[in-house]
This record gives sequence, C-alpha cells and structure tokens, in this order.
Amino acid sequence: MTVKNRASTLTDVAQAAGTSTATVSRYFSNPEMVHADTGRRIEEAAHALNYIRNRSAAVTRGQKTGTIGMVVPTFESSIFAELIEHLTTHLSSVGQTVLIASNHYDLDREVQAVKTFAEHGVDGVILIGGNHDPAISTLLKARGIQLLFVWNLPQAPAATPDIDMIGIDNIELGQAAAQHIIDLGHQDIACIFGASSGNDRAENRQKGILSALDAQGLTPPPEWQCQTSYDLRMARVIATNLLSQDHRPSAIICGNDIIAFATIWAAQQLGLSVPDDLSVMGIGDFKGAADMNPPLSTIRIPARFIGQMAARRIMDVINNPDQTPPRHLKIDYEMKQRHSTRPWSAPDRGDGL
Amino acid sequence: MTVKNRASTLTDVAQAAGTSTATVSRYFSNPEMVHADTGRRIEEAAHALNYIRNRSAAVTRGQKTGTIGMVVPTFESSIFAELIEHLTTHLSSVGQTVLIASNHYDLDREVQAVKTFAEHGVDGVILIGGNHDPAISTLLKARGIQLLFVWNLPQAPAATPDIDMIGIDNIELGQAAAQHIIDLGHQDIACIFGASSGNDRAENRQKGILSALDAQGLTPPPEWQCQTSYDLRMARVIATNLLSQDHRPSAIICGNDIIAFATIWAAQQLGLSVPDDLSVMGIGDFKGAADMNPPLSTIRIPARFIGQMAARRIMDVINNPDQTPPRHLKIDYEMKQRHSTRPWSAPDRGDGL
DNA sequence: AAATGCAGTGCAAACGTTTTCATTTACTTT
DNA sequence: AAAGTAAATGAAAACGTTTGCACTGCATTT
Repeated sequence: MTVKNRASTLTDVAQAAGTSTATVSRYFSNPEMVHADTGRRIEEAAHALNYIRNRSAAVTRGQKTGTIGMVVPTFESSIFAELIEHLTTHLSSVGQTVLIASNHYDLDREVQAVKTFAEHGVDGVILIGGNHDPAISTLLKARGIQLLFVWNLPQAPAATPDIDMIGIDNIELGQAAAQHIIDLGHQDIACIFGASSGNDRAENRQKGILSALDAQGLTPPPEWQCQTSYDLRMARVIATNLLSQDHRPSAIICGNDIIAFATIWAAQQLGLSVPDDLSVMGIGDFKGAADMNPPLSTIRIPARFIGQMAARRIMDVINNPDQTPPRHLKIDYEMKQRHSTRPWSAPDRGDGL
Repeated sequence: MTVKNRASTLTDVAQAAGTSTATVSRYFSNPEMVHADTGRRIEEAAHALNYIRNRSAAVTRGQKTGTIGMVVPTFESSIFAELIEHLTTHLSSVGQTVLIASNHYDLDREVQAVKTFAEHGVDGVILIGGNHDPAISTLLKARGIQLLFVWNLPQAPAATPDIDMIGIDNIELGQAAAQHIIDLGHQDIACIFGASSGNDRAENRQKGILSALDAQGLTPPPEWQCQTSYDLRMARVIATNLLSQDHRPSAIICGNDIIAFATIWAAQQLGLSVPDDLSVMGIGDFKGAADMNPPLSTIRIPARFIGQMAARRIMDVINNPDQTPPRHLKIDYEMKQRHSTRPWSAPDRGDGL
C-alpha cells in the first residue's frame, strides 16, 4: 500500500521501520553498520513503500553523483559505436551512469555539452580524440571533475602533458597501412583520405601514410591524393573517378574502412577485380570488414580494449585523484591482412617513365 | 580571481554582486524578473567566479532534473545508431541531458538501468521496442516519471493502452517485404529471419512475412525458413548453406539488412548474380544499403523522423502530464526498391511438382 | 492628497539526504 | 560489582538551491 501522489522518502522508510533516518541512510550505504534485525525491518519498509533513493539530495550533502559525462562525435559510425558500447557497459557494471551527447564534430557544441555535464555534477568526463577546446580542461579542473581523452593520442603529446589519455597513434596507423602496401611491392599507389578539418584522427593518418610513402620515394602524384568526407556515397564517387583514368594505381590506401568499402564497390562496378587488379587497404576494421567480398585488409583499432581500459582508468582517477598523475597510454593496433590486398609484381612500367 | 579549492556557489555570486541569493536565483531562471542593472552585476560576478549552477540542489527543491533516461539494445547496430543520434540531438537542443545504457537485449538489465535512472530523478524514460518488463511501467508511474516506447508498436497494442508509443509496425514491414517479392512474380521463396527470442521486432517481421506468403500459397518449406542471430558471419554461413542445395530459391527475404548483406555476399561468393540469379530483399535500409553492389532493395524505417517525433513527444508529455493521454502513433515505412530484386518469369518448374 | 498597483528585492523555510557527535545499550574485563 | 569498551542508534546541522511571503519605493489612479 504505497502512499499516493508522492514518492516515498528516506523519512517515510525510517518512520515505517521505527528508526531514525540516520540508520536508514547507513543501512543503504554501509549495511554492516546496522544491526541485522534493524536492517531487515528497514528492508521490508523500503520494499513496501517502493522506496528509491534520491541521489540529488545525497549529492547536495557532498556525495559523488556516480555519473560520467561522455561526448562522442557521432553514433553513426560503427567504430565509435563499438567503443561506446564497451565503455558504457563497463561503467554501468561498476555502478556509474553515463550522460551522453554527440557533437557532430563541432567543438563548440562539445563545450556546451561539457558545461551541462558540469551542472549535473558528473564525476568525470570522457572525450573522444585529442582535439578539444582548451576551455574544457580549465572548466573541469576548477570544479575538480576528472577528464580523460580516449581513442587516439594527439599529434604533439608534449603540448598536453597534464591531460590523461588512452588511445592509438594515428600516425603509426597510417604508416602501418602504407608499409603493408609497400611491402607487397606496389609502386603505383593512390590515397583517399578522410576529411581532416577539426579531426585530428584523419589528419594524422594522412600524415602517417604520406610519410611512409615519402620515405620510399613513392609519394603519389597530387591527383592521386584525394580527400572525401566521411560518407559512403561521396567516397564511392571519388574512387570511381580515380579508377576511371587511363593510368590506374595498383593499390589504394584508404583513410578508413568506410572509404575502403566504397573503393572496393566502385572497383567492382567498373569490372575490376580486387585484389587481382587493385589492392585496397583500409584502416579501422569496422564491422563487416571481415565478412565482405573480398574480406578487407585493414588495421584494427582495439575499440573494445580501449573502452575497457578507459572505463577502468577514469574510475581510478576519480577514486584516487591525487595518487594518479596524468598519463598517456598508447594502445597497439593489429594488422589484419585479409584478401583485398596482394603482392604486386610490377608489370612492365615501360610506358609511364 | 576565483576562489581556490571550492567551486563557487549561488551564495558566492550573490555576495559578490551585493544582492541576495533569491535575486541571483531568479536572474538565472527568469531574467526578466530582475532589474537590468542588477542583472548586469550578477552576470559579472558569476562570470568572474566561474559560477556553474548546481542542478542537484535545485532538484531537491522540487525542480525537474532536465534529464531523460534511455536504454537501447546495443549501440552496435547502424539502425539504432541513427535513432539514437537524432533522439539525443533533439533532446540536447531543447536543453535536456540524456542518460544512456545498453541492455544487450536483456530485459533484466533494462530494469536495473531504469531503476538507476529513477534514482537520478530523470523526467522521462525512453525504451526501444515494445517488449519490456512490466515492472518498469509500475515503478515509473509511482514516481511520476514519464515513459515512452519508441521504434516499433507492439504485437497487441490493446494490451498496453496506457503506454505512450511511437514507431513502425513490424508485421506490416514483413508483409510489405514479402509482397514486393510476390509482386515480382517469384514462386520459390526462402526466408532468413533474425533471432526472435526477447525481440518482438524480429518476431513480428517473421509473422508478417509468413502471413503474406501464406496468403498466396507460397509458404516456404521448413528448410527454407531459416533463423540466424544478429551477426553477419553466422548469417553468411546460413545463406551459403541455403544456396548450396540442388534446388535454389529465386528470392530470399531477409529479416533485416545485415542478413541481406550477408546473403548477397554469400551468393556472389558462390558465383551467383544478384539479382539475375537471385533476388534479395532486406528490411531496415541500414547505412550502406544504397551504396553496395548491387544497391539493396529494402524497406526503410524512418529512424530520423522517429527520433525527432519521440523527442518532441516526451517533452510534451513531461510538460503537460495531464493533458496528454497515452497514444500509439504509427509511423509509415518507405519501400526502397533498388537493384537487388527483379521480376521473375517463372522458368519451367516441371521437375519439382 | 490619499489610495492603489506594481516592479524589484530580501528573508527564511524547505527539499531529502549524509554525517558528526553524543548517547544508549550490552558485553567484557578487572 | 564496578569500570571500561564496543556496537548500535538518534538528534540535528549541513549541503546549495528555489520560492512564498512580506516589504519598500515609485508611478498611476481616484
């Protein structure tokens, strides 16, 4: 028989159990502090009244909120989705609640979201990537809210030594992708990068890919260095265009797997065989990459592992803010050689040069 | 010159602005209630002190929290991702903060998540689909928290007239998919359904597909009614198996687009042409469906529109709990005929029957 | 000139918890 | 039997807001 019209409170439970609010409060936070019999009475009363504790009230008294704010660029990307999935799952499993927002790659929106999180008193904030408005760090530090960057390390780690980070190094990823193609003996290599404005991930991959190619004197001509937005359709148009020229590359290195998917489909549409006529290399190992036709050679970012590490890390920092100096933790990538790339025995290139 | 060691409060701002806390509070919630000059002083003080309001404190005084709890089955599904993206974006744009959790299709986890949301005092809860523990509704109603089911309408709407819902009708979707294949003249039709345990979406699609086929006397033989988990790899195995038999279907209706992707890839791997040798029909219009080879014929669920409607709806219900009786709003699907299906002029079926 | 209304403001109570400190009770040690 | 200790509990203050009520001036109406 619950009371109508009003959610029951600690006081109601205390009354029903014939005890003080202090005892009830203790029972819920430190059950071993109250006598077993009293505990039982409280349990019964709480159950009968359908009691749910009011965390807001607890928070005003100085308790942690048990919430973590998180802003992601978008949900509509299978690779972030994997990260978000595991991050939230791990945080939930240790009793944290996740506040979430997506910024659509807009750094101002991100600041706004973080401010709102601060109003709600989150214990920590997790941001994707290393490219953020510095105001965020200031804002959070002033309120003692912990901050963690996740997913990738920034271009110049030395510039932000005071921020905690966990992630992969996109330059390294780009280099590895290029090196794979180089190792297979390709000479005519084109690239399709993701758009890099306000996106340090795409930017660094581009940097890594080009540096590895440069080092071998395999720098693609300008018309083979394409850019596309993060969009399947546009990538496909660009790939089709690239492959319709007289002189075709034997390999295309793509800034991410979405672009690689588009490139493979474009090639197939033009009657080219992947990998016999064209090798295609991705980065990311998005969902489906292993199961398409042909299975995509790519570089796996261990999203699941990163999510797990990040969840653990932010909890450590929240629980021991002082003993936990900021740290940049680099996560290793995994090379996934599948069947969209193959060795290239340079056919006679007599015509070109 | 902010105070060290402590986040500044309303009281600090009031002191700095030479006014009372009441006025400051009013300034932030109803600026037009305070004199312009006073407002300016408050603004300055707040800015100088880096003041951020403490919503927990406001909540204890009876204010709304401005939060909406949302539990989704998983983030790792492009179609939910689209819904989540638009739902959160719309809610953020009206100042709401979204608490999120994923239940991995486990209804008990969902109850747990909703309880936690209730502790945090969310103003509303949004759940995906129509299949939920009834305890949730009871729990929320007792605390005056609004509840909205989103994405699809339940099998028997009459059973839950008191719950607000917005979504598509999966039976209708299944029927439409089947009808498309029927209209193209196919006679040998197989189905690969998604696993339906604890998932009313898959279950209803199956029901719709079979009812439409039954109505035309085209019920597939049992070995052509397959099931697969929501997993690309397994779907591909099942499709390969189905297509490797002596007698092949001329069309396969898939419970969702992921299964359709897998089926197309399996067919291509076996040297079959889609749609010349085999028509493949999907449901969902997932990301990439329009851009693959061949572009997938499917049924689009307007995730974006649903997200938008749902966000608006829950705000309406929260702001006018009384004038807003529960309602079941059906959203229409869109048929997307592309190139994975084509008309079938029955070749002589003399051998079979 | 008195009465009325209104904009602007402050005082203080209230919200539902947690936690410090003090008190009671029961048990152990001398 | 007295003294001491430990366990269990309660009283009350505190957290940072919001808001009902009361008050002050000042402008407008009688």
